[in-house]
Amino acid sequence: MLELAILGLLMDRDHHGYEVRAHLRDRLGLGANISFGSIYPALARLEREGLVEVAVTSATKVSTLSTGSLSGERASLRSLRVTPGLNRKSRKVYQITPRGREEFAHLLADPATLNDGKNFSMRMALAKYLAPNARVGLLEQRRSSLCARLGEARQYASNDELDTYARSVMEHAVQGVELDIAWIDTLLATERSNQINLAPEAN
Amino acid sequence: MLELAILGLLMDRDHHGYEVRAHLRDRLGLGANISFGSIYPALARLEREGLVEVAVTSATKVSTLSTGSLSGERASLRSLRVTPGLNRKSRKVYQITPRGREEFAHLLADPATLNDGKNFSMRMALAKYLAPNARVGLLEQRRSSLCARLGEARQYASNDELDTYARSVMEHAVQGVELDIAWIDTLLATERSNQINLAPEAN
DNA sequence: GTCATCATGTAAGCCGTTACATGATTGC
DNA sequence: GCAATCATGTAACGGCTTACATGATGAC
Repeated sequence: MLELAILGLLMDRDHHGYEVRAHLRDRLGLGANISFGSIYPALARLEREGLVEVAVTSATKVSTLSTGSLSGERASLRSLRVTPGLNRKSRKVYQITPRGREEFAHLLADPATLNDGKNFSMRMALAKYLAPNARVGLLEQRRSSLCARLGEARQYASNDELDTYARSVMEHAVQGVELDIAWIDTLLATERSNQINLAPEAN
Repeated sequence: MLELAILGLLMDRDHHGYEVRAHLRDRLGLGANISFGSIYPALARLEREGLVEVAVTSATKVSTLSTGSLSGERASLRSLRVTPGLNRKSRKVYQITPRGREEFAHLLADPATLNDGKNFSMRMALAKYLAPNARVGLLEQRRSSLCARLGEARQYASNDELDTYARSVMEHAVQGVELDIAWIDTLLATERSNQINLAPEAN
């Protein structure tokens, strides 16, 4: 899962490890910070598998050209969150390889093991890389598993042996699932209206 | 966390391991089934620590009395979910010890490491064992951490580099946190109205 | 020159899972 | 008797965390 998320970030542009953490948090659904103790080994694995590689950054190139085009260096740093010129040399900037792009596409579309909410949120945050029909498939699968979950949750909530607090917890769980389903439904509606716009009547 | 949940179940009545799993799912907030590979070792640990012990069940007692009071045996089995007389002998029924009750009270009230939603839900499902002020404290602590989380989530959702899908994920996360806060607020309101009822004006 | 922050990495441990192995009880 | 379920356990592994160790860079 971490690997998929990292590949997803690298689809957009190159990142170094320290930066990956912040983006996993605020661009993909992952709530809290993933620790570096997970991120660096994951990057090392991905590199060993040939899915990512250490990029020769334009910043590095420029610095070897001594006082060469300063505007070029600025441009390469503009996309980084940190202030220009900060810690350039000690960074290892990773870029995704063609094989990495293939593997990413495969992993993202793979319907296996996408059970929990965290995993789904992360996939959805990367959904722009999915074909429209794969996106609808992902949403429908999620919807059906949420509906099953809703049935269970309602059953648990209706257990009359529960005290006030336990019942409230169960009822809140039901509400949470209902909110999730409503969200999925708005996303599905958007997908379908887009499909209609792209493929108007064929008669 | 598992230990706390199991102790919480045993506060109510004795359970055997196989049965614990279903109750963790449908009486406490734990969504999916916890595997037996976690439950049995946890019970063994609790027994080693003297917090639970294997109960001499009334069913066992009665069966040694050969054809003794059948109504007594029925009564002891009535509380079990399974049909009467099923697999009685191969069960190991656990009961909580006095030290286990102490430890449970201590763990449940302990404000340390109650960060995530799962943990909080489980504690809340056991809140009937908390003193009213401890309950309010737990709720307020949860509320404040959710408010912090809400601020972060809103910030992430307002990042204008996000595409449609990623933004939708972030906005849905905000809605989820808002729902959680609303829930906490209803619980807090209930707690306060109860306190007023129990301690009306002191003049 | 020193401190905060940025940056990378390793090792140990936690807490859960899956897979495996075994056996009792009961319905048919 | 045989299959389904109930019931208990162990072993290996997974994925993440915390704690630790190290060093570069830039602000002051």
